[in-house]
Amino acid sequence: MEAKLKANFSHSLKNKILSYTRVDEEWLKMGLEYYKKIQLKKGDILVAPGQIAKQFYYVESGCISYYRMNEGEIQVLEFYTEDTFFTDLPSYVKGTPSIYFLKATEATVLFAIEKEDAEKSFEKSHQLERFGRLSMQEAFIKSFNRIERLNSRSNEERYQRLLHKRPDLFQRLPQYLIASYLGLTPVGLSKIRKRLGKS
Amino acid sequence: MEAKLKANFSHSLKNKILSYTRVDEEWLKMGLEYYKKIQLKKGDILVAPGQIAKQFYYVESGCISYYRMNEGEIQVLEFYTEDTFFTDLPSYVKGTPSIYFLKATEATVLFAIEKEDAEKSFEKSHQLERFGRLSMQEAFIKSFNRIERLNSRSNEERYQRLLHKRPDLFQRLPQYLIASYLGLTPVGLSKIRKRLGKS
DNA sequence: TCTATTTATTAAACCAGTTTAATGAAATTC
DNA sequence: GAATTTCATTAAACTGGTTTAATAAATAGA
Repeated sequence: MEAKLKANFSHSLKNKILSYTRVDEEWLKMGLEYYKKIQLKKGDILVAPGQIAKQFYYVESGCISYYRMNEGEIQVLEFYTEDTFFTDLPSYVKGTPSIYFLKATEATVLFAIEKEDAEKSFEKSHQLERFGRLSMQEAFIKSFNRIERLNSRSNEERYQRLLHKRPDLFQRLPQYLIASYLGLTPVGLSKIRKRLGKS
Repeated sequence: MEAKLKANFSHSLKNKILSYTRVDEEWLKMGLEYYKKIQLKKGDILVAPGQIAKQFYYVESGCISYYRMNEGEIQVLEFYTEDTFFTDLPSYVKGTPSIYFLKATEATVLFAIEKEDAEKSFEKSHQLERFGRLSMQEAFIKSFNRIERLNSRSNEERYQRLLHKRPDLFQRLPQYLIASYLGLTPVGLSKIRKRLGKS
C-alpha cells in the first residue's frame, strides 16, 4: 500500500507548493493527500462548455489547452504545461457552467483537488491558505503579462517573443492553436513566418 | 482624537474586506489601522517608471490610470475606480523598479498599506490572509476578463461592450486614454464612433 | 502501405485599422 | 476673457492583417 500511495504522490507538486511558502510537514501531507492523479490521452477533454469546474489542477507532465469556440472560430486563452496550476477559474470560483474547453493536446498527467477539499485545506492550515494566496498572485501576474503582450503592438513582435520564451510550444502544438493564442489566423501567422524567413 | 481617527478611516474599505470573508473585529481593526489616507489631485503621479511600488492601494473615490509609455506611445492597461484594490503588482511582488505610471486622472482618495504591513497582517491573522487570497483571486478574474475582451475579435464589439459596462469611463476620461485601453489610436476610435452613429 | 484527414502554405482580393496632417472645439492658464 | 494648449474629428494614403480558395505536406487510420 505504500507503493500505491507513492504512485499517487507527486514530488514536483510538493516542491511546487513549498516554492511558495514553508508548510509544516503534517499539513503539507494532509494537503497533498487530497490530490488525485488523472491521466489523459491526447485529445481528452477535461472540461467542456456547460460543465462546472469543480477541481483545481496541477500539471505534472503534458499540455492542456484552454480555449473556447466562438462562432465556429477557436479562441485559445492559454496553454498549461509542466509544473503549472490551472483550472477554469470563472466557473470554479462562481460555480457557474463553463464556456470553455480544457483539453489535453498531448498525453498528460494531472493532479486534481476538489474545490471543497482545497477550501478545507485552506481553512485548516494558515500556511496552506498562504500558498493559495501566493499561487493566485502568481497566476495573476502571468495573466497580467499576457495582457502586456497582447497590448504591445505588432503581431510580429509577439510571435518572436513567444518563439523565444516558449520554444517548446512550437514543437508540441499545431500551428493553428498558436496562431489563435497570438490572436491571428493560421494564414496570418504563416505570412509572418514567411516574412521573418521561417526562423 | 476620535475625530482624527475617523478622518483616516474608510467604511467602504472595511466593508470591502468583509465582502470577501468574515474577519473578527479585533483583527479587522488591526488590519485597517495600517492603512493611511492619500489625497491626490488630478494629474498627480503615484508611481512612475523606475520607482518601486511598496504599497497596496484601495480607491475610496476617483480614478487611477495604469499605463506605460512605449516608444512615445501610451499604453493603458487598466483604470482603477471606486472600491477597487490595485498596485503595480510586478514591482510590488518582486520589489523591482516599475516600468509603469499610476496616475490620478481626477481628484482621488486612496487608502494605502505598506507591503511589509500587509504581510504582517497576513502573518498575524489567518482571516486576513484569506482576504488576501480572495482579493487576489478577484483581481485575477478581472485580468482574465480583460484578456477575454482583448481576444474576442472586433474592436467595434469591444468598444460597445465597454460603453455598456463602464459608461462612467466615457464621462470621466479623455477619449485617447480609452482608445489606448481598447488597443486603438484616437483616430481609430473616432472612426468607430462615427460608424456607429456616435451612440 | 495506402487512404483519408488534418494541417500548413500560398495567392488574390479585400478591409479595418494606422499614419500623417489639417481643422475645429474645448478646456486650461495667465 | 484672450491666448494657449489639449483633445476630437475628418480626410487621404497606406498597410498588415483577413477571407476564400487551391494546393501541398504531414499525420493518423485501416
